Amino acid sequence: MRRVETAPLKELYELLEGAAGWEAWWPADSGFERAVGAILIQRTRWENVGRAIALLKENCLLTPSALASCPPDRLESLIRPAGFYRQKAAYLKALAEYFSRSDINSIPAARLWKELRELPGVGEETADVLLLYVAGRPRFVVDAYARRILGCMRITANNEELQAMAKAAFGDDLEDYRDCHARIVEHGKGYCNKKACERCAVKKYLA
DNA sequence: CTCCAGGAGTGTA
DNA sequence: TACACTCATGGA
Repeated sequence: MRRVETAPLKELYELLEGAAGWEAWWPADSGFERAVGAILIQRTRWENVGRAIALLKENCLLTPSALASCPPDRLESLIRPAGFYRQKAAYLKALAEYFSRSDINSIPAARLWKELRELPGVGEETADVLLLYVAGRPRFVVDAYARRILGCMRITANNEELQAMAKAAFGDDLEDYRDCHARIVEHGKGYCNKKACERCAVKKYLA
């Protein structure tokens, strides 16, 4: 018989026992580099994203202004190893322009999320990631892994409700939010992939 | 050879 | 709301 939970996300977070911590999980030299990574990582392995980012870095393009003024075809060739290079190049241009004209640190979280969502290539998950890892706002990242593991926990909640649950679990502790997402992703890759769910950490939660 | 990775956008029923 | 399809590279 399991006890009544006031903060199930907190319990999940602790069940997932963090390995390295979010900074090792997502190394970067700057916030904008993370923003670029958030776009490039879509449907792509991190190893391939790393090459693209290294090329951008070698060409001094990891600033909003530099990237915004980079010729599209040149940008496409540089990020090619990350796949989907045509659309991602367009996404990065839009992202760079937005970062050039906006001070993301002075925009309220709700409005910032909305503005990011209006950018091409920024869906709900990427908007969550940008808020949490680039703008430094408390935000629970709702990705496919999170949906799956929450489903295993019998938690059905929309994005907005999950934000409230995360607030109850983590308060305003950025590190916890960031680590939590990192843990969910790593756990999802290792155990919650299609047929290996017998080893899922959620079994402990349900027990 | 096949499969798919730290998605998003569009179109269809 | 629920899928199907496309975008594209690279590693297992």
